[in-house]
Amino acid sequence: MIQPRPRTIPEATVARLAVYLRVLTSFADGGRTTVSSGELASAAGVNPAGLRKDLSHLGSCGVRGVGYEVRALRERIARVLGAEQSRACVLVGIGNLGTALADYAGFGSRGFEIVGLFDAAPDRVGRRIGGLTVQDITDLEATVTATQASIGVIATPADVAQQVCDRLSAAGVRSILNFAPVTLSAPAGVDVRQVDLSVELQVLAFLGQQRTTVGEVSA
Amino acid sequence: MIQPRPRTIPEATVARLAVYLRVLTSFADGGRTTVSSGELASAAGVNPAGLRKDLSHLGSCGVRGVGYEVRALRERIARVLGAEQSRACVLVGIGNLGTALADYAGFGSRGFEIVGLFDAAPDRVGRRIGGLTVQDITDLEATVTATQASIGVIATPADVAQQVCDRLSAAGVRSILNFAPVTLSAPAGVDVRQVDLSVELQVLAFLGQQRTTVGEVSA
DNA sequence: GCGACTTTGTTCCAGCGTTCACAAGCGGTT
DNA sequence: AACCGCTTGTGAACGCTGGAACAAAGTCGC
Repeated sequence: MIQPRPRTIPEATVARLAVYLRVLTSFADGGRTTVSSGELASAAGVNPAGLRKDLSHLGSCGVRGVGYEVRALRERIARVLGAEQSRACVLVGIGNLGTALADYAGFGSRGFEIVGLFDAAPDRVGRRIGGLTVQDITDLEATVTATQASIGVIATPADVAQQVCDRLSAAGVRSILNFAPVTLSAPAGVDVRQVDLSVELQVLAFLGQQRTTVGEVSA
Repeated sequence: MIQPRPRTIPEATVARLAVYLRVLTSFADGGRTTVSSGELASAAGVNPAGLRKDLSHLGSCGVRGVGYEVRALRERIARVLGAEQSRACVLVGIGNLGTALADYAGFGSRGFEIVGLFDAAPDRVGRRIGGLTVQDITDLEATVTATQASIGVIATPADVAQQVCDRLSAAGVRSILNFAPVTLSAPAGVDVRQVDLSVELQVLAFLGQQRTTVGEVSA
């Protein structure tokens, strides 16, 4: 078996590819048929040379002197990212954040299908959100098994996130996206990705503060 | 004027410092008084040597042979990150995500005070969330000016995010955290930080897919 | 009081990511 | 058909980040 798309793609590149995919979709909707690396880089907020290097990881796709064909490039990125095949996701914790995620239309168009919503609070169970009914957390394992869900999203309070992580891992989920402000530990073979809103805000504030301080010193 | 904490702290270190701050607070609440770099690193999910290097950026604070004093270290990190002084933030777009952010208790304890909630939908204006009343978006500039808000958070739909970004920038906001799935352009002097939920999910899915594929090839 | 152990702080090194700069290639034009 | 301008793709240098090993320093035990 040959391996036409070999080696590994750097993680930083993967993150940018997802951004390019979004921008390309927007260009396609706008009727554009071709786009140059400079335009695309500008729209994505990155360096043109870096963008070309990112795209080089998935083989030559552009035409010299012209640029990239919008639809073809979009499809190729989607294929590499695996966005063409649907992935089953379960979402645990249907508070405000969980509801926002469940309602987020961007998932479906990118190959993610939410197949289960779970919460422990009785008054949330039974609610319908985005076409799905919130189930009790006790049904978690059964649904994961039945749907072969490979991705779990945790949007619970911090104090139960580890417990949910353990149950998802045991049920066969291989990838977990965690929004709770705790560092999770998962068994080997399970990827955990952390998104901490207050960390983002603190980094932003620090950069602003640093800029201000430097400005004062130099003034 | 001397500058006892000179140079610059790498951005990656700043992000981890925010995590350490959270872990230290949790340790302090648990009654711990001292902690070693190994324990702290384990709780934060990082390498012990890296943690020590991070902490070295803010000057010696530990005691050799013993470890770090929890409360003192927490305060020092908080001071470096600027979490001791309160920062005024405005939040635009009070949908599910915006509501989640407004309700998020973690902000207040980290030095962020939300001073304004804004939305364009009439049925959302007037609602009370987390002690604040949602205002009409037309009041944005007046509130930013009156409160000297330096941070803006955008949780609006994608199609109005750039417009909100422009208004925030013009009103004097220096740092913007954007949750809308678009790449914003802001004038020089304004920092924009992007958090894209679907990008995170796509990176996670790709890593899982790559792992699976590699496993199949090697099998 | 002294030695040994523990833990920090620092230095070195390797790998990765990013940027710049240039050769290669394609389309349009004459 | 040949030339020219434009854009891609790639090679190399630079800076940064992450990890490991080592020296300094402080505490505990005797």
